[in-house]
Amino acid sequence: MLKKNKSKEKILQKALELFNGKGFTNVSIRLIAAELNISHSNLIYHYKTKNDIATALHNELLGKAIALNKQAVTYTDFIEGLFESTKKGFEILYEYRFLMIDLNFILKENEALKTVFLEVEKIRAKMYENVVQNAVKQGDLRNELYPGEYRFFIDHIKIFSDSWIVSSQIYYTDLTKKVIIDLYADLFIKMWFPYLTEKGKEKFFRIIS
Amino acid sequence: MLKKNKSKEKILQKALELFNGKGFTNVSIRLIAAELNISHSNLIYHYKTKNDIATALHNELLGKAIALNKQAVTYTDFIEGLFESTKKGFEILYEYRFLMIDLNFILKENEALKTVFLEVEKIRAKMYENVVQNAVKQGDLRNELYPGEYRFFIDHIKIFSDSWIVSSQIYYTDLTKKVIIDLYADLFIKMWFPYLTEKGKEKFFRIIS
DNA sequence: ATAACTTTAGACCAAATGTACTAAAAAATT
DNA sequence: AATTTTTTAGTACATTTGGTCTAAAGTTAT
Repeated sequence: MLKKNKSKEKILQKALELFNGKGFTNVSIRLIAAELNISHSNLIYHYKTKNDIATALHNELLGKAIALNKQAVTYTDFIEGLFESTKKGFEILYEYRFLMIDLNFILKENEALKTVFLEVEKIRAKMYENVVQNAVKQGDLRNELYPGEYRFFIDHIKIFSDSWIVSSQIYYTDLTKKVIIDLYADLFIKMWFPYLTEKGKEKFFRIIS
Repeated sequence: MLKKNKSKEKILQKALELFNGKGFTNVSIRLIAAELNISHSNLIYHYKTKNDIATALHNELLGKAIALNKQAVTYTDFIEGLFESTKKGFEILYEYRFLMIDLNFILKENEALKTVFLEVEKIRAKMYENVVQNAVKQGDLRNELYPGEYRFFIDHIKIFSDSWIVSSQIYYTDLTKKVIIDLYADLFIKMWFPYLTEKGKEKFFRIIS
């Protein structure tokens, strides 16, 4: 018999693997148990429902995202920080991609997780606002050309952040993890380009090449 | 007993209503039949599987989208055309929103529909390429600032087009159809702004106000 | 009106799933 | 060593779902 924590960890690990591979809706408690060679009633003992597993995995993701954020503050240069933290953030998200792929479905029947998710979104938006403000001050991003321009831009990038994984699942089923992340991180960064100042654009081209 | 075509139409109509309201995965053949007060075996007689219904509804959507496209060609002014056709396009898509909300899931188990979908995507990309080229020629969009800039921009707007409905489902469950469409059509149009020339921006502000 | 067809309902089956209950095995505590 | 708590497997049940088969009812064509 495994120790309590080891069991729970193993369950989460296998569930994550199956959710990512087969989609959240196509994985039953019984399947996860079978893959672990334990009885399904045993699994239920640890996690009452599939939603509890999803919530636990979301907490894992959250922990990693927060850790990354703390680290990201240390970047002094905006453009450099954008490149680095985008890629790392995308990697973490991809590890838990089932959450984004089946986001709608999961949130619909998991009110608690939905509340957390919306809270995180607010924080994320605030964070982007700060990044933009600082970049404008530092002269890497230009000023707004009409009121609220950056508010709309942040909406754009939030939508992109929420959906690039789904997009990759539809259009690039056969590509490897690394290629997909590089592709979409690159695409994400290029959303910022038209808002850069001349100085910002110079830096941008220097890093690209 | 209803005439053949009437029956099929009624089934599609009710299925669309249920798919949009409860999500594709949460609606069974039996539920659709029950809501229509017919036996499920009768429904199966008309449509063998749920996927067949999804395919039929996708065909409906496709028909309407093609009709809109033909109409859209008549706009002489780029900015005006952008505003008009975006809104109309978004309205059509919203009518069949379950297709976008559960896109991943549906395409995963409907190979035929996936093929069609990817074909349509290619056409859509070509269409956007033409729109951009013409707008550049007419002096409403600026030239590329680096090679492939508009290719990436088209990727951006494709991702947005595929995912704004999912986004609306998560963030704005309580808003009405009209408000949601206005909100996201506006957001979509604002993605184009930074690529406009001075002349284009002037037109943009004139229409906005 | 009769025959051929289309459409419909009902009964039945098998598989999958969530859930509850019980008892045994293992681990921890005293 | 004995007791208590935690973990585990097994069984059984109800529900949902997709699917098949059959026979009846309705429609159309001859």
